[in-house]
Amino acid sequence: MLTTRLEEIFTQAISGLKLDTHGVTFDLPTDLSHGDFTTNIAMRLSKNAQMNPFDLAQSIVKHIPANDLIEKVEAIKPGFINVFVKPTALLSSLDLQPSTHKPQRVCVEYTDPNPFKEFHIGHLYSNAVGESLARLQEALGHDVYRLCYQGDVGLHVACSVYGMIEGNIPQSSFLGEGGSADEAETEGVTFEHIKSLPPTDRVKWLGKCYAFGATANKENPEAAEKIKKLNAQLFQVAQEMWIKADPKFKAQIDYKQFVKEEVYPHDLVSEYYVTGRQWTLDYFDEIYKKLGTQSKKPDAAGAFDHYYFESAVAEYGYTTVMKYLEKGLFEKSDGAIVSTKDKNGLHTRVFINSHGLPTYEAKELGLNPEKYKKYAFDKSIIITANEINEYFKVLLWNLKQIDPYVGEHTTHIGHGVVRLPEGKMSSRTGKILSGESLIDEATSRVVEKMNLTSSSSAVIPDSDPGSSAERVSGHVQGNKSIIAQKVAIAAIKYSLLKTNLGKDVTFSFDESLSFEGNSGPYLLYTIVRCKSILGKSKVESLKSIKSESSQGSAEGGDMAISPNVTLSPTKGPNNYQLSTINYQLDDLRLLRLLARYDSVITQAADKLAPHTVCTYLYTLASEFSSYYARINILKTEDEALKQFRLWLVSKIDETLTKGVHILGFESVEKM
RNA sequence: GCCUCCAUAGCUUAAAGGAUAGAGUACUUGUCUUCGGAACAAGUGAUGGGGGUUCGAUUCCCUCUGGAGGCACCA
Repeated sequence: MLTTRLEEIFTQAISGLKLDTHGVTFDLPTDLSHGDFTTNIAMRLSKNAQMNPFDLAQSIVKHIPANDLIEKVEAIKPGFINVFVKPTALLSSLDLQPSTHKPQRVCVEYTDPNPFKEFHIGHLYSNAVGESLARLQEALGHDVYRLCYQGDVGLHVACSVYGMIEGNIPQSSFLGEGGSADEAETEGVTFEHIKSLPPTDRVKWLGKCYAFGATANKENPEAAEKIKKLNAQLFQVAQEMWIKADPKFKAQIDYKQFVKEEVYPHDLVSEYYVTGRQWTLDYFDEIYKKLGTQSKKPDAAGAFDHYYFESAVAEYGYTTVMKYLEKGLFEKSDGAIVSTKDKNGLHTRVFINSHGLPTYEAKELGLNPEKYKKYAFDKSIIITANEINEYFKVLLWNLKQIDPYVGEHTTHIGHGVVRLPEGKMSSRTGKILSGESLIDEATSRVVEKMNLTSSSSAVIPDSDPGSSAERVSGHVQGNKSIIAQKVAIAAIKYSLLKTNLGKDVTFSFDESLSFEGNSGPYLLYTIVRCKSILGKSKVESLKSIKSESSQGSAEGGDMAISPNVTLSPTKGPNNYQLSTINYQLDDLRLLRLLARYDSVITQAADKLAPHTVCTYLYTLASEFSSYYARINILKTEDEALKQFRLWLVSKIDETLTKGVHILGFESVEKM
């Protein structure tokens, strides 16, 4: 990478001045007139060197050894050193791999929707963030495992199952006006009837059941008592489910002891639980497909490499807490087992509740060592909403005591909470926006937009008039909706990813589904435009265009950069050398921006900041659009320059496509 | 009451302690519409108040104001 080599050169210069060479770093100036790279090292060293920063910067510049990388170095006002890289070096760097890292095993846990509840935009956010972080790690060459952790036991599930049994939910309340108006209008519907409904509707019904149960739990003490008992029963039911599914599963806890009374018949509870659980899991899979969540591993369990369930990891967490209770890490308090007070000012948290059941905290203590057992990770990243940041501090503190390696190598990232303009979402009150309805709404808006523009342009190829027209247009219609969905996903994901993580997001359709300016569709549009230009220029010969030096380095392992970089050195009649091409500042500007890709990706991955990728891609697309408006590429008269420009277009296309993939969505050919 | 996070243009936001605080949107005005207008160009407009550290502060510290979240048996 360019920065690595620059660091070597500067380290040499600074050690020539007998100064500390630590911490020589380069930034990418926003303004290209400040160079390709800039460093503030002179200002940082000026105090120790007892020199004024500007003088020091000048001395460093004088001591820079001869090299074939740098075109120009400037010491500027307060003490910046700006580096302009030779165009030939920029060109060569485009073909280098971004990774200088040792490959690591990285676990990324994200999305984490709870069975029995709807998949809302908060989950969508977590999914977008997690997927892009996973792909960033993959871009660096790491071995990434996508994990999903789902709460299939606990009070929220008890509320849902209670609602399934007692709710008597009328069909109209969860299908709305769209539902078929049959006899089951106000009566409530039977479980058998629900089974016959499409998956989406079943999940809507489950959502209502949860709301019913949660309300009862809060407002009706009698119901709350029942739900509590049902909860204990459900732990037992879930355990039986695991034993049945996996003969090797070893039960750690005897849940029967907690079941004081079976409020509902065991078989009934079991059927409702197992069926409802599977419904939501199937439903989530459909959404992952739309979102493009997909593991790279051939032996993945599904969209994710592995799905962890609370009902399973609870067992390990429970035994861990019991073990460390004896060692004094936890203490008993009011019948519950808690993390001891006043540890580094952390909150007291309950790990085993007073009924003897493990809470989320204990389950998490089981989960993380399990991840390590399976994946032996170098790094484990967990993505959740930031409302549980405090809780994670307590959890990670305790995890470090119990399993120092796992604790130290686990990072929690809290992203912002997604709010609706009316306030916080709540699945209890039904005031939520489901991920699926958002995708559908976005898709229909894209279709609307496509219909507006397609009349005047060549978006949809003209179909042959005649008898087959209807069938052809039906086919186009099908294509169109696939494209529309891709564009919609791009709009949604980009709007969620383009800002810093951690801030709350107030969700507004109009702003998040914008197709103009700094948006996902703008990037896709730019890619489409590139492809269109390339398509018109007979791109075949371009594919072989490469710089001579990168070929040389691939074959000979020699990193030296030839001053005479050749474009398209071997094939075809086009044999151009960069040094002989009469390129202009506009062209060079694009080349310089393209050369930043590797630095941007590396930084984004290191800082776990996908939004920096958005910023870069938008700048690149925007610069290209501006260039496009100024220069007619295909009408370039100088043939060599024209080929160079087409090569630039293909690189823009390639870079944007790679970048968009890292953000978690796909480019399209036409839109 | 205690703890954590946040405050930048009308709105949404960017900026490892660095250069003239960078964008999008909205508004005003243009370009052009025969390489795809989901475009391009120009203009208006911002660091909540007060202290401090520093050669230099949107960034770090203190304080005030305003907002969000958390403070044990939900996650």
